[in-house]
Amino acid sequence: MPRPRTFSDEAVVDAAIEQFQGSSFSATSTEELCQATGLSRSSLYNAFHSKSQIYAAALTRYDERMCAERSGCLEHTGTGRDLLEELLRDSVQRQFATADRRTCLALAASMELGAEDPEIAAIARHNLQNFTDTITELIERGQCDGSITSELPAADLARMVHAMLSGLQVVGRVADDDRTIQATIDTALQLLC
Amino acid sequence: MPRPRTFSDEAVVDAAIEQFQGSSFSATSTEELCQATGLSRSSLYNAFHSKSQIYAAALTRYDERMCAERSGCLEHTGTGRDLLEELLRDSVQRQFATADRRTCLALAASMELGAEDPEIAAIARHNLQNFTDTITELIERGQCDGSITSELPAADLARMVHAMLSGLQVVGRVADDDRTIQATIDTALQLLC
DNA sequence: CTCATTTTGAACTGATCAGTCCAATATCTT
DNA sequence: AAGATATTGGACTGATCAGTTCAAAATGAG
Repeated sequence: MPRPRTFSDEAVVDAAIEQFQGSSFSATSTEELCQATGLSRSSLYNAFHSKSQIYAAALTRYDERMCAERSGCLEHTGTGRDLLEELLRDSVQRQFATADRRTCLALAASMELGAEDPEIAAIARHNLQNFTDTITELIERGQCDGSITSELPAADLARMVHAMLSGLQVVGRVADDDRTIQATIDTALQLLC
Repeated sequence: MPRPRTFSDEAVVDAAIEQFQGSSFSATSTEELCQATGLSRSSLYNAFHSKSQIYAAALTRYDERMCAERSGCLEHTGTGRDLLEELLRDSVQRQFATADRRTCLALAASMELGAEDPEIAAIARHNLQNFTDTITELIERGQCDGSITSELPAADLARMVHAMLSGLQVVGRVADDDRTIQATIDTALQLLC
């Protein structure tokens, strides 16, 4: 019966993800969120109730999208080692493809809000865990096909690889270029094989 | 001849470091900096000229302090492997000893400001590089005494260890406890030896 | 003691902050 | 066509923001 919305919630949240990947939660003003989403203040506050809830919605949707993308990459064919390498390179290239070296939103959220907002921390934790799980599956595959060492449990190796990749994103924020970062991936793969 | 200052610059910057480790640059107000340092607005702005310069001074001093501390830890006796393990455990324990899981200020600075402030990025980069160099020296020592593999160059291994440790600090922001983080250090050490 | 000099506290600035409010608008149902 | 209902834009709120101003206070040198 009522007047329908002129925007799709998903598109708005996607725009918010973009915005929050470009600048931190506290550095982003609600005015900037209005511009990024194309909504007016009242529409934005009608759909979400606060800046915090917009952020939570953005992080939640980011989590869903990334989890889907990662399970998709498990469908690819190839040795475990090669698929793992592809995953690592993609992560670095994605960061260096942006002019402002944007990182995974879950990483940024963990750093900025993880200590003070349990709800945000839970979503971020879920996303990091999913990333680690995906890496675990790739390493397991590599252990089966012989392309990755079986000397240590796949889950343990995966946690290490995930931590390294997360650290590389932080380093990538201030690195001159991606060469030493790519070299670090080389080193990790050599150790794992 | 003039009225002398009633505060020491070093103590003020140390207080600013504490403050910025507790909350981000953009989430910290100048009022909070006055409270943390015990200075009034005019004294603070007389000594430093802006919030950004206070942050730069804090990060610079943090960098100096950490570099000194790290070169100190090279004086210790023990195998390269054991000293490296001590360095890694100390880093994690330092984070988990704080109620709000504070991280290395250089990591926080890289994440929050690395993309937009070249001066901050340069200091942070210097600090991360110094950390990597320290790890390199420990690994070299381990390669000499046989406690760490010589299959790969020490500098390469060090970059990987440093990235992993940085990633563990991010994960530590949202982790339930430090057990899986300690386990990840175990895994890395097993791979390196 | 007194002058020159700097620090200091407190009040103040205009800008921006997150969030509210409401009348005007637009749509679906009947 | 008409009424019920939700959306929308824009003006508005008080709070807080970073930074300035200035007179009063405090000090060492002469």
